[in-house]
Amino acid sequence: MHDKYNPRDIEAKHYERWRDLGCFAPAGDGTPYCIMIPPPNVTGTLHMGHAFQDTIMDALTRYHRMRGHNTLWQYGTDHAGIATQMVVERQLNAAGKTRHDLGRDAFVDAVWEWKAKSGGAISKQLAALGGSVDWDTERFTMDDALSAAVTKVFVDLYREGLIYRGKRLVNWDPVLRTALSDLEVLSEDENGHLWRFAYPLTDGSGELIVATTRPETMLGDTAVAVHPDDERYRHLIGKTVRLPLAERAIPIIADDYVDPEFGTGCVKITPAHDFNDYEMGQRHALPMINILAPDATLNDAVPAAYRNLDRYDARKQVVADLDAAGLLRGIDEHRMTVPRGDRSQAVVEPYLTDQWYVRIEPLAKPAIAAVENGDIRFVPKNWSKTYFDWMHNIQDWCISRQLWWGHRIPAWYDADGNHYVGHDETETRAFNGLKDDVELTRDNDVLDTWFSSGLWPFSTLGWPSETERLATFYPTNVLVTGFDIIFFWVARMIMLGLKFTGEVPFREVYIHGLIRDQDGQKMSKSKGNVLDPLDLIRGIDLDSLLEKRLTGLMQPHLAPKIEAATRKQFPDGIPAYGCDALRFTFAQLATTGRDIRFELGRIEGNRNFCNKLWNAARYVHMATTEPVAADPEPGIAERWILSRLNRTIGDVHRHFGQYRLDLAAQALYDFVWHAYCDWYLELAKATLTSEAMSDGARAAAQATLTSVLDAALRLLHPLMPFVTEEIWLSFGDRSTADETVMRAEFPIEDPTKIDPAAEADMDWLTGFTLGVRQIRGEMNISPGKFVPVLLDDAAAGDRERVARLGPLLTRIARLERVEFHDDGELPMAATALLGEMKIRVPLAGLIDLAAERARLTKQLTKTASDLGKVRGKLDNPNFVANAPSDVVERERARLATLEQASADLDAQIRRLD
RNA sequence: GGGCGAUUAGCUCAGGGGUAGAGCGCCACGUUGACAUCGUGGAGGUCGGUGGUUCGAAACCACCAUCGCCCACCA
Repeated sequence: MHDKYNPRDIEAKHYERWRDLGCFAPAGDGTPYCIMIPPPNVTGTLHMGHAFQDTIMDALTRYHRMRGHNTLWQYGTDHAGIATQMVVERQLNAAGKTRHDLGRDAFVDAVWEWKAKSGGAISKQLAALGGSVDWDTERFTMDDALSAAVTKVFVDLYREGLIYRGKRLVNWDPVLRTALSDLEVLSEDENGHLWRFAYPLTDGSGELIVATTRPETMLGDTAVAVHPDDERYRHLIGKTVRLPLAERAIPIIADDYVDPEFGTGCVKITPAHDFNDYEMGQRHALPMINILAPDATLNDAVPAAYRNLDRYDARKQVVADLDAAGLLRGIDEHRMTVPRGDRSQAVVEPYLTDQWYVRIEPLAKPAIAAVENGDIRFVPKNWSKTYFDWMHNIQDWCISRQLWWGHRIPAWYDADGNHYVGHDETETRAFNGLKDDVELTRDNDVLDTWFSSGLWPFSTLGWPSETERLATFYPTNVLVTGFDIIFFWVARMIMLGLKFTGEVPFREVYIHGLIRDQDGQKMSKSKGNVLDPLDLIRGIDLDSLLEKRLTGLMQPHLAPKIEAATRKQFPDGIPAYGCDALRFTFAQLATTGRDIRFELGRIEGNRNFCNKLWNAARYVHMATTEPVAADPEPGIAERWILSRLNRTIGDVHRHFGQYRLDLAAQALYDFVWHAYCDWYLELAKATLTSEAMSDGARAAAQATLTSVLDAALRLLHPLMPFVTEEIWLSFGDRSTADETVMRAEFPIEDPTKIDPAAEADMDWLTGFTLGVRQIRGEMNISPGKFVPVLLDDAAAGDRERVARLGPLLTRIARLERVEFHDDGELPMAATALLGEMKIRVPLAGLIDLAAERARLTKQLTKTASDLGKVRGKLDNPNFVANAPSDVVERERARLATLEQASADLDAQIRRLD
């Protein structure tokens, strides 16, 4: 082994080998364990959020695989309808073309080509992350089999009356020219205006003043509404006003929806372009006048002067014309929520079109029940509240999209516009009794991407065929995802899973936080704060990093700022931290229900942790090259480290079971660094090199060094697959081709190895050592120098331990000799307390009296403070009467200890005078 | 307008009714036969505020403040 841990040297080779060995495929007859990957967009790349999520899934997968479970991490990608279509359209636009120039078939071919070209990027990234997905069963949402599942679900739902076609107001994206579901619309507060216009009464008796944020829609008004109890307007209800510009008469109606306090108390009603007005229009049977074309220009339903104007140009024109007509009565600044499409960022229009909908309530009910009754458990559980809130208010789901890339809706129309649904045209004709001479044309629309992702947990396993994979792995165990797609995806999988398989798609939903930058900002290209997981793994020089961050900016004027910030944070680029350090960092940060600030200090510390493990292994190699042939006689150190190991094993299992990878990582870090390396390795050195030790003790130390390291490697493997494999293979006779730590058994806690006696001995030994070290540190005694100690007030137990643990103690504490002081004059010495015993390091002539006094005084101050608190408690009769007796006993014992320590410290300080 | 979460060391975060923790950073010392990507010692916090419950609150409850997120039809 090289003397430095270098992740670049070791990571690539193991992944290929694992793949060749078939380690990623399900195997064995153990309990099935299955995780479905949330399918990334097929033409995308993995960002930090993916890397984080994949680390969690891979750790869980490797953990269960090592426990002997028949484990499948199902991989695949999503066709990502709008997102992918937009990417390819942008490429066409850059070449001066549009998708309409190509036509539908050629465009879809172009998307497939793009998929073929770029679709492998994610696989490579996932491999670099060590993701142990089953590559052999990779799926894509537009695979033939998955598409067939989509069609079947659509047809079945339709024939059951759960899918219908209807003309309704939908969210219309005028840039993408497609309908969107409610979820794809994001509302943001923006500055706007509130205009007031006068609508004259047709009988000439006056006017009504309406307030609106969207003047252009007045051309589609079909009523003015007031509150039925509004004294100002009650007498006008039923009369009509003349709609200016359009020059139509429209009624004044009364509706509770109107808030008399807002604006003027008069609302113009445009049923075809506002969701509230739409409902009011239905209540009052108002006409609906659609005034927009699909691109949000005004159509022929408006007077000629406004036709073909963009909605915002029309707005200006309407305001100007009303002003010219003397009907503009005021403009106020107004803060309002503006709906925008989540992909295009275009302002979305409520728009009257024919679309396909899923009748959702019959599906939602069992999906709510499944979480209520515990068939599905959210982790952390408070997310179930978010789920319930949405599910209880859920609206019918608009599933048709006016796109070309996606699953085409299996519906056909005859010449009269009647629609027929079926698996294909032939089946549709047969099912509906349509003769061959009836001409059918297929629906042009495709399905919402989430319709097919909603089937992912079972369509990937072969459904609707009753495959063995489906029987084995469905329902899956856990879904690992972010809260941002609980509605988009999690809820739909639950609804569709229950509907079509009769079972929940997964038992648990583990919701993790969002990865943000070190300042808590969302990572985004425009902020210039994006970190690429691969750059953290392999490193990147400053110039390359700058190039990545600065090219292709949507807002080039931000470039100087981004460049300055990047140069400041990464003056030398980013070093290669390695995959294992990155993964361990993700694990450490994987606390539940909280966003994560990604900190480079952490990953550097964890790279150092890998190095620590690496060097510990190097020592173990060195220390075991010449095996001592003797029956092992484990000493205190051996019993102690095994005790600590088995406690750690128990902790790790518990933490994995509760998805607390942060605690698992912490427990392992602490064990490896602060137990195994800091103490056991040093004690083992003492055992192996001390003349006083038997061959049996040496043999036990060698065996324990190896076995504990071996266990630690297996425990760490799910979090740090590469370095653990590299080290693991370097031990023993693991030259055979199919050895891998991936298939080694995950350690199981052995309660018989928990050894309180050894732990107590080690507490004494470490306490002794720390006392001596503190004196060294404070007295500036070289760490390497062996010092004599004089023990005062040693109890029988102390004497026994000195005798028994002496060889370890003198080495670990670097003691020249240990003597007991029974009576007579004490030399000048620095003192540490261990229980009642005083450990004195004689410092004849060398002692810095002031320093020693300061040191002891500090301890005394602390002791006195603690003593005060303990006395306060015990002097409180209520405490003694009400607190549990073991607590009272503990406090009494502590009181005694502190009093003793206080007296001893006081005496020591006085001795210095 | 509803709902959720956060507030603990300089920074990033664990913890949890009875001695306040980690990593990084900081200070001092140090080439102890794995590791300077290291070792040893040290400094640093009345756990956001107020009130309540309790023998005991940093932890539980209520309210408040600040920050963040989600949902919602006020023109």
